[in-house]
Amino acid sequence: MAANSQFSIAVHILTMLAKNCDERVKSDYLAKSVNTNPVVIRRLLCNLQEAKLVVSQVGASGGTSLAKAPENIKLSEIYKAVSSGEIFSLHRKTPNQDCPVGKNIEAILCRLQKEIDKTIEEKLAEYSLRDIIGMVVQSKG
Amino acid sequence: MAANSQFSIAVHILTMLAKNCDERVKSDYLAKSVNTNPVVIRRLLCNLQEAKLVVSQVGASGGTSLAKAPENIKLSEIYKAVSSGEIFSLHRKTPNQDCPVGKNIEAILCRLQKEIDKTIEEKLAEYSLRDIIGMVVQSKG
DNA sequence: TTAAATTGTATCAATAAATGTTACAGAACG
DNA sequence: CGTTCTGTAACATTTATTGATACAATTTAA
Repeated sequence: MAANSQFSIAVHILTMLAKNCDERVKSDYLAKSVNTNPVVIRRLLCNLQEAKLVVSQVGASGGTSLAKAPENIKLSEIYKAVSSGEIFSLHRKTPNQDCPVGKNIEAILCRLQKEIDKTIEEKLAEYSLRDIIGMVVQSKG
Repeated sequence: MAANSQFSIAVHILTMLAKNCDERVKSDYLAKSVNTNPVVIRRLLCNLQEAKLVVSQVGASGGTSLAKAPENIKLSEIYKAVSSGEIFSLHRKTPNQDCPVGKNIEAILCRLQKEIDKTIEEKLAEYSLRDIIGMVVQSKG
């Protein structure tokens, strides 16, 4: 497949919104910064809306803004909003159930995967959107 | 794309080898347990050989065995052997460099990605192949 | 010394997931 | 009431992984 860049794009556009906290930002504008199609942005914004990270308004002069202050949006929330929790995939085809390893390995890997996912979330909870804004600004100077 | 299951398959076949420490195991046999094509297994074994986790021998009565005792193979080594270090993908197309966020976000995400990757490796270093064998055996009983 | 068995590897087809594109209904603003 | 947006459906495109076939090179063993 084409590689999944939803987390990257989500952080990107949420940072844009965070820098424009007082206005509604349009998907066209975000798409130009990300360098992609507006529909791709709108699709992602729908996910982020479900996760209650943004609020969109339809109609003329509509657009999207953050649902919370940047310091209250942790990267872990963004991660949870857009990721499937599959750091690695399990077997594509069910392994041989007549083999002791084949029979049990999937459940073991599944548990391991959840542990890893939790570890990632904990790591990402260390950063907020505010921190990202700080990094963007610092790089500029 | 089809989802990447190399880590899962690698853990699977290394566990098989670990349970058969004293013999050379053939790719055909491993493929039957994993339920895939032997070439897929051989490709993966080549990676694991480069990482010095297994040793293969060509020719009649050839096959593959572990290069180290199961307790000395950490899951983090397996992960490093087969993964690209890309937990999430960066932007597919370069973002707009005239936008402050677009200009800086890639570097920020890249650093973040490396941090996460390190976190995953630390987590996976907590388990060895011996631990996995233990889990397989326990599930059986 | 030859036949059989196996890995290593190249090549290409098949699969599948994500992204990109077009189109348009529906809502809100002015 | 026309214009501007979002939401979403439908489908094409892209691209990484997996699967399959083929065969050279190597090793064993009869």
